[in-house]
Amino acid sequence: MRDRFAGVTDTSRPRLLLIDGHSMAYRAFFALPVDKFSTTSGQHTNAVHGFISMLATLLRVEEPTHVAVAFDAGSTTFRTEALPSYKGTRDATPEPFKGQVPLIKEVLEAMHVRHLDKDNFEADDILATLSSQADALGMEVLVCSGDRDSLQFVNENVTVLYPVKGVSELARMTPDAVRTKYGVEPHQYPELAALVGETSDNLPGVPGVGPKTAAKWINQFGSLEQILDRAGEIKGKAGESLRDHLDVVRLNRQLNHLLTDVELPFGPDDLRVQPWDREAMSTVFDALQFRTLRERLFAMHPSADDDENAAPAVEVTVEDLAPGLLEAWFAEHDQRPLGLEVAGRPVPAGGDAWALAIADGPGSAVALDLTDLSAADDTALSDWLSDPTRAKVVHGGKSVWHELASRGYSLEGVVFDTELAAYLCFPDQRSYDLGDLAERHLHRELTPVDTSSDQGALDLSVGEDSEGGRLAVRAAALTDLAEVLRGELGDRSAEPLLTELELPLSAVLVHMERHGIAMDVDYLRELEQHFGELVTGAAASAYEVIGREVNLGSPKQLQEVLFDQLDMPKTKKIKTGYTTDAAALADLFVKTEHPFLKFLLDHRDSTRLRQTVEGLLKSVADDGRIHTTFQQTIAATGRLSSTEPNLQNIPIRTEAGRRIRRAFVVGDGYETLLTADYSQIEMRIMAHLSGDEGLIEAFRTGEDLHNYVGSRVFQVETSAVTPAMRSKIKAMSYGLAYGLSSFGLSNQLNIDVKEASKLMEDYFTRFGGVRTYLAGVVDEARANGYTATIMGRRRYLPDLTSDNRQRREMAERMALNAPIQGSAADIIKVAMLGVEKEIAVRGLRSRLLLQVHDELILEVGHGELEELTTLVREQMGSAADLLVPLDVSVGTGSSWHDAGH
DNA sequence: GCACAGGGCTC
DNA sequence: GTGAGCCCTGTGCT
Repeated sequence: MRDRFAGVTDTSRPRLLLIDGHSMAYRAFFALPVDKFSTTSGQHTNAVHGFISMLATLLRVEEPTHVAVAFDAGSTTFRTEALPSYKGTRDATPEPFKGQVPLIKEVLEAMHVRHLDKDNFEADDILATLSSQADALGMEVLVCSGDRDSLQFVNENVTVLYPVKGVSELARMTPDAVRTKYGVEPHQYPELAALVGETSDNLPGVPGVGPKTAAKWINQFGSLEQILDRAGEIKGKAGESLRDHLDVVRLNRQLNHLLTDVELPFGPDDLRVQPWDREAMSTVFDALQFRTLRERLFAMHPSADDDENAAPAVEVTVEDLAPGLLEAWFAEHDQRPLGLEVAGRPVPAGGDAWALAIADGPGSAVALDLTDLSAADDTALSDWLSDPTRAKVVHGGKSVWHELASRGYSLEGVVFDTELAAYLCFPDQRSYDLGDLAERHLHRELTPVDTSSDQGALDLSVGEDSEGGRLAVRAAALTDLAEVLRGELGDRSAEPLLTELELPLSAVLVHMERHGIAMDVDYLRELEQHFGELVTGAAASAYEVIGREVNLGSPKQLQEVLFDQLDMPKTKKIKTGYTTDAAALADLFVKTEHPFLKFLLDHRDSTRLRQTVEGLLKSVADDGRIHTTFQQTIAATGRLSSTEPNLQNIPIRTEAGRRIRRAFVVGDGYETLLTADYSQIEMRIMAHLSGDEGLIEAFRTGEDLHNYVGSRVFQVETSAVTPAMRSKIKAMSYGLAYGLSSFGLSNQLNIDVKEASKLMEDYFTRFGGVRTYLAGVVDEARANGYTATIMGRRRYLPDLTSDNRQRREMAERMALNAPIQGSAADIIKVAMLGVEKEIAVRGLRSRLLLQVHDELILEVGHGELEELTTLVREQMGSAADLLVPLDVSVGTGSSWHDAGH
């Protein structure tokens, strides 16, 4: 397949690649499965993916010096004016294809590839014009098009790349290839097509005349004109048919003639291949959720090698320090913040570090092998690291801390964290790799420049593979990157969020991760055994019912059992068939009462619980505790997340699940566990942000929120609010903060849409401020381009103005939710800082262990319970000044389960 | 070995 | 056709 691209290339001549955007995108659309390529928001991307992937291959294999993509402008052209039915069969553009062309254009713009269209003309005319101009300039031209009309301008300088299968396999249509395939010269192709017709353009030809006959006539008579003039000489049925369709042929020929004199804003010279705007590309690819493709493209062009705009190769001077001279180096460079980068394993309470680099910008850097450090240097390093007055810039300070801790170093004086700063500026990214940031914001590659033999400036082999050089280049980028990001933060008024919130919080998180939470391992093993038995039992019963053994964990096999073998009614459709999720199975059970479903659900539950227990057991460290990692830069709303293991999704809803919480226990040397959580913090924020008097009043009365709201909505006494009413109101209240529709509400509550609409209407009648607020949030976000939390944390939502309904509505729901979820995240972060600080001020041993979004879990030192309880209540309760009180409930116990409430 | 889909748990 | 996460298994691909 690659061979098809591997034509002979003349490296001295400029080579222009022209692409018919519409036809290739359309091909791509049909070549790739539409259901396999779409974003989580529902935008289809198969055509975009296929097109860009093809473009990438062409750029790599053909190495054009110039490139452009032409699109059809509108639905009318001079051709449709001449023949309204022209391309008439194409009007039914498939829905999932619509909207993908603008996305392709976005990517092209980011890649600095010119794209053009012109009213009244087709892409082919633009290509023909550019091609003939380029040919005249002596350029070699490659035209990539799925429209056979383009074959007419093939010559020894112009080759058409015609898709034979999908968009990855292209046939190289040289003059010889055209002759072989069609039996006519390239310039005669439109004459042949005029006779044969072109179904894709809805142009009928002469009935009974195919390509073979047409080619025979053209060769016999020399030209179409001659054929038409001498049509009378042609014998047989074909001749007769021709004579009946002379007008058709003339019109076809008129339509399939491509113009070579379209006026265009650019000439071939203006189409030089440009360096990419990697930042913009990343943004678009992030939005399209193209991970692999992005990597593939970026890997293709490891460096911007074009002369202008090229990333300047920054050489980092790595000083070859003799042992014992580190102190002196610090004395010379320690006046400004220094970049610090460490090589190691950033595992909480089990990390490692083997090398490190410190840099005063690119001018001077040192790289140190931590496994082989002189005593003097070790002291100098340790003093510098632990001195809060000596400023450091790091990338992901929490990891650095864990790494350094493994060698007994502490880290103080971090004044800037480039990862946290990038997160605050661009919270929707999934990762903030230092190399990517340097590339985007400094236009700098973080690969060590190999100056090899000459005095080996970078050849400082610390560890294998010149780790020292790599680290030094990264450390050297930190201070420069910090400057750029400081500016970005300033643009967003986000500096205080970094220095007063996230940066100090990262230190708190370090402590929490390092402490971990104690586990009752013996009890966990019992649970594992217990759940294991339940799994086996449920599986055996399920097999017995259906008379065979299947893998109950395989949705595919389950579908066979349910819908083929047992012939149950079909559930909601999913990509791979019909769903077998719990809601659907419960629904099926109501309908069929088939015992298999019961056992299957039991099996699911028990398997899940066993899995959770197994995962926890594997995560227990040598100290008998689990040290999760809190991700501080993942959730776009500002929340934390927890990984390895995730301790923020430990079961609580079912009794069986709650038993797992008993395994989280107070550690030796501590009195008890304490949990403190905000009650209804999101609704309180809703009340605050909306200023709705009714909702504010609800929180001030101290009445149960959902009962109170229910009594207003249903217009009954609070004592008359039934549990059913209360749960409807609860679902509704929380749904509102997520952008819930009446359809969604009806689904959730199993009521019809009409009733759901009525419920929403009644709700808004009583709490009109909420409706006004929610509508205002979206409007404001659309106008500003972002939402903001009470502390000014922004989330940018460009899709609010998208033409695509799915994307736009998704962005609207995000706009509704982000200020609420994000403000709650801000508040608990402030509370964590307050708790940590107050504990330190009072010299308590108690310590924070976990955060679960609106809940803190602490380990209480002996005799500190009372003081700590007060302290935690105070700090959490005063973390924000809202129009409603922040209510905190506290519980204690020797396990997480017992401390819960 | 990897990426994706389906499923399910939390707030 | 309600937001934000993490992680397991099965499956199909390379």
